[in-house]
Amino acid sequence: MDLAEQGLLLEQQLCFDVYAASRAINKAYRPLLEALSLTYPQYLVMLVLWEHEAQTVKQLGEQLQLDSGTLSPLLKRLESAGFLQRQRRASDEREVEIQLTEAGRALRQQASNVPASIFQAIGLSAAEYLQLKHLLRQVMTSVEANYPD
Amino acid sequence: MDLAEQGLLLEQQLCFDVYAASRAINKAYRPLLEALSLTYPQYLVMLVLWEHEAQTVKQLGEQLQLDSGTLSPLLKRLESAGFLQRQRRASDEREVEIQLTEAGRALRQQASNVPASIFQAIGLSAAEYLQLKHLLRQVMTSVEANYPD
DNA sequence: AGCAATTATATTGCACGCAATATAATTTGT
DNA sequence: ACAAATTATATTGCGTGCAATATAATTGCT
Repeated sequence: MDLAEQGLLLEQQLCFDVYAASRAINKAYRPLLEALSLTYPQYLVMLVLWEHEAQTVKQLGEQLQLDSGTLSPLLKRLESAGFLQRQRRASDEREVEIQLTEAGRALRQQASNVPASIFQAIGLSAAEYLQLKHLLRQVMTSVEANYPD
Repeated sequence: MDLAEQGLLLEQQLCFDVYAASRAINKAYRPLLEALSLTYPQYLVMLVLWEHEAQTVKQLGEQLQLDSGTLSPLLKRLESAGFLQRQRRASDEREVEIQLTEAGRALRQQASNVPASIFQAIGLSAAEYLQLKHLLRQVMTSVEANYPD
């Protein structure tokens, strides 16, 4: 087996591990979030909104690295679930401002135990947790430099 | 802000980073794999098949952690692209054996430069690469222990 | 042998992701 | 002021992922 062929084995490892870990984590969130009637991407949107209530679609997209093709239908689902409202901004009719409803705000309390459950399931020490986070950020920075948006 | 609320900020970090890194890596693969007419999950299937030609759907699913709901349509697409063939096994008609075609085998040469390109884009040293891989495997092991299939 | 589990795959339905396109509002350049 | 470029969002189309269900083949039990 030559070097190129080895690469076709070796490389499967890191990229596949990131891909598989992402799906494994999603699987851990699923039963916890099901109780809140949220999917994981919906939960991420709620996290951002709990932190800072009024956001445009664009601002949400920048923080989550998602475009309107993903966010528009997702936000419509959260709206019809009663967790938020969408309205065009008077100052700039192109922008859509997302506002939490009372039900959306109330959900935050029900979600308060989720982070600890997940941290426990992930089973890393605080140091490993930070190290992993740091390495992943390095990967993202580098990949985005090589393949900009 | 109490502890529970802090969790709703802090936790966004690692899980979101895994999620975002997975999508960033996918974005890096996209232009490289487009030249081979493959998506990233399809490329993963081809990697497994290049390594060991004859596999059942179940065996592929075990290695990639994907079920037939994902694999069946994906394999059909790879078949209609001419890269593999699917046939029921005579010895057990429940099983479907996947066989590479000549075109599927030939694709391996065209893919031989992909791993190096991706490794370069990821921009980690060999040591960091292995460390990240190790941490991700720990996460998967732990998550799967807490949320078994 | 015969019937009840079990197993392997396929199908359906739903929610992402994301490229490509469309549309409407605003900004820019002259 | 006004046409061209830019910006923000929405829509369409396609390929995953995955739960739930269906179907057909095999195995196990008695």
